Amino acid sequence: MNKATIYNVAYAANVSLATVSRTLNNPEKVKPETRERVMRVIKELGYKPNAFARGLASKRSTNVAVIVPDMSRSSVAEMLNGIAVEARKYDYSLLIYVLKDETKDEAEMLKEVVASQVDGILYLNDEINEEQYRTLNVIQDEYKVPIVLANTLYPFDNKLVTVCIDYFKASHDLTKRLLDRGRKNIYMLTTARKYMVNDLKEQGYLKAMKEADIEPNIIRTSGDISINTVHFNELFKNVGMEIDGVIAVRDSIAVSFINSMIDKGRRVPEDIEVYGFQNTKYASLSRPKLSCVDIPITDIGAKAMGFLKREIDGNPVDVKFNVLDHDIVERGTTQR
Amino acid sequence: MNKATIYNVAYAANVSLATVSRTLNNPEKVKPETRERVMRVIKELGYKPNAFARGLASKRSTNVAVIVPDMSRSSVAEMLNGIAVEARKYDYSLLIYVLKDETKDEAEMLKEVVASQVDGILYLNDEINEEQYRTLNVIQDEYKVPIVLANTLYPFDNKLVTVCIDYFKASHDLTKRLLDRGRKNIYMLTTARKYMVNDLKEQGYLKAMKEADIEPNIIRTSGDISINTVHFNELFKNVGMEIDGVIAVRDSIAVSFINSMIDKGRRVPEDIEVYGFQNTKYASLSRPKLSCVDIPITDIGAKAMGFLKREIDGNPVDVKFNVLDHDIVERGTTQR
DNA sequence: CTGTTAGCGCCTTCAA
DNA sequence: TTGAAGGCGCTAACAG
Repeated sequence: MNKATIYNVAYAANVSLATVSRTLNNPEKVKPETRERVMRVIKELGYKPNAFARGLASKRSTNVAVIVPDMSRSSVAEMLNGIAVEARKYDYSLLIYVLKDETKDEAEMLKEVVASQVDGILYLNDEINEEQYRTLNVIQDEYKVPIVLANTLYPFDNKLVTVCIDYFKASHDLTKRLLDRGRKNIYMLTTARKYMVNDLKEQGYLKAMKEADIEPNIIRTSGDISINTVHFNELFKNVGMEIDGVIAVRDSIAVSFINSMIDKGRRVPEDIEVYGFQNTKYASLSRPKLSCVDIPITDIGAKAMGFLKREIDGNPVDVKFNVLDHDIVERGTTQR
Repeated sequence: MNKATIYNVAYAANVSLATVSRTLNNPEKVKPETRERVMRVIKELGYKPNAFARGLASKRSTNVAVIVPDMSRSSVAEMLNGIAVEARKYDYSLLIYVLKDETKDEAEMLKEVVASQVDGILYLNDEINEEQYRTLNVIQDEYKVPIVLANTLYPFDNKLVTVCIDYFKASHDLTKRLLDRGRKNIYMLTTARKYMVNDLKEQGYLKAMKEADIEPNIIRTSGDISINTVHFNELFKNVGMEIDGVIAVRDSIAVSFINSMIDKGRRVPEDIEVYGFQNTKYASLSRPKLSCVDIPITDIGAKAMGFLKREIDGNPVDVKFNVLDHDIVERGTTQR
């Protein structure tokens, strides 16, 4: 049983409970000999401080909340790996909240998160809109709990610490590469729901197309393979012969599109060049292998957690807006 | 600020703090009028009970720990979606512990998990061995915290509630299907590290091969695409012409293998038939589409969480060992 | 049905 | 360097 309390330790070590508490939280304030004796007893009794009591007394939990849109998104999973590794360095635990199918309104949910006494919040939801952003700001100010955005952003303001890449530039660059290789009928495949992050990808695409004075084409579809495959087949039944370049906002959408085209007898990359976004396993497992933007997603997670830790420690990061570098990897779905 | 405490509410509603506590935890014990008045004040003040204080006083946290091997495994992510949905029904929060790259020994880690005052533990680590299983048992008995295994199992004992499918049978069936279609050189591709779950898949395969009196071949490789692709290319440089059937313990390994074979000019499914395990997105996105065992992974997660909740409520499930049904989906990598 | 009163286990001044 | 004592905010008997 974990019945060992601080009193048991104190008694067994022949000190007061205050000394036990100190050896755990402020070891430098305890005489080395006493400290060692206490530590030995702690080991012997297998004593672990009760997190509730500690939290209640100290107002700190060493828990951070991680708010995610959907676990099964590859980007989310990879980010969580990065977050977990970094969190462990600080002995922080992760409390996960999945927004998918969430019914309550988000402000209410965030208040509950705060009531659960987390020291900080990592917000990974890329579907952030203005209202949500404002809510996050209110929560941060009102409850004094730091919030960090990871792989998402609100581009019109920068009060919240943010870690992301330059989605606009990435998309703009991809489009320019296709244009430079003479592609004319370049489509962007994006999600039906408008995300902030995907909006930026759209804008990068639109700008490049405008600069080249070519008519843009944006197709909104589902992230679900069974849905978007049907959609692609239907959409490109007629115009299929014209399309010669594609930028998809997610790897999985790109791969789904490629499969659909190949099934219709089009050649990739000869007839159609395709770029994806993220560099997930889908990109390596597709045939041809997918060319795409390589987003340092694990790093984004780790960095976000690192920043959050600093904010929690009252050691705020100076630059709120942190843009990490990305690469573009050319593989089999594009021509060099 | 979340300065609103139970005292503030009590004062504003002109009742004692006990009544406030009751309207929140045992509403039926409060007169409807009083209850409504208190509830109104709670709303007005935006009062949320402090989780620490509540936990300290009640010994319950409504937190469960979820121990996972690696976030980026598709099965883990999908299971977490199921777990999250179910957990929300009970207003439970999820504390995630990622084992990947974990340095501490697991017993120590589990004790910390328990010290963090979780009400129960969901163990999703399929790499469970006898020692770990014993540790889990000790933890469950010693600290009286229920533990449920999801998509993993320890087949030699059944003291822990377990939710899984019949991996042995699934693998045995796959092998028999290949044998029935006249395949002779059937290989099993499994992970380099021995997992309990994958062991069962191996055994199902071995049994079917033995029944057919054909020499089995087990190849152990990495789950990492960049590693196993090289491995496949090397391995089947010579024997490639003989192999005519494959069962892979994970979809991603199957897809990686298929790509490798196709690159070498072999035809799938004509020359080689391939089965995977899980039915992830990889299976639908590969070309040909992957035939595989369809594991109801989200259900496994939800069911495991449901069972855990029952155990926590002192309403133990009668059958410890719960085997869910699975399907086998035949798609493009096998012949009907 | 409601109020009073002990704690829950720990941290943190304040004294010594 | 150490000990004593007062909470942290809430729940759960026990009275009334």
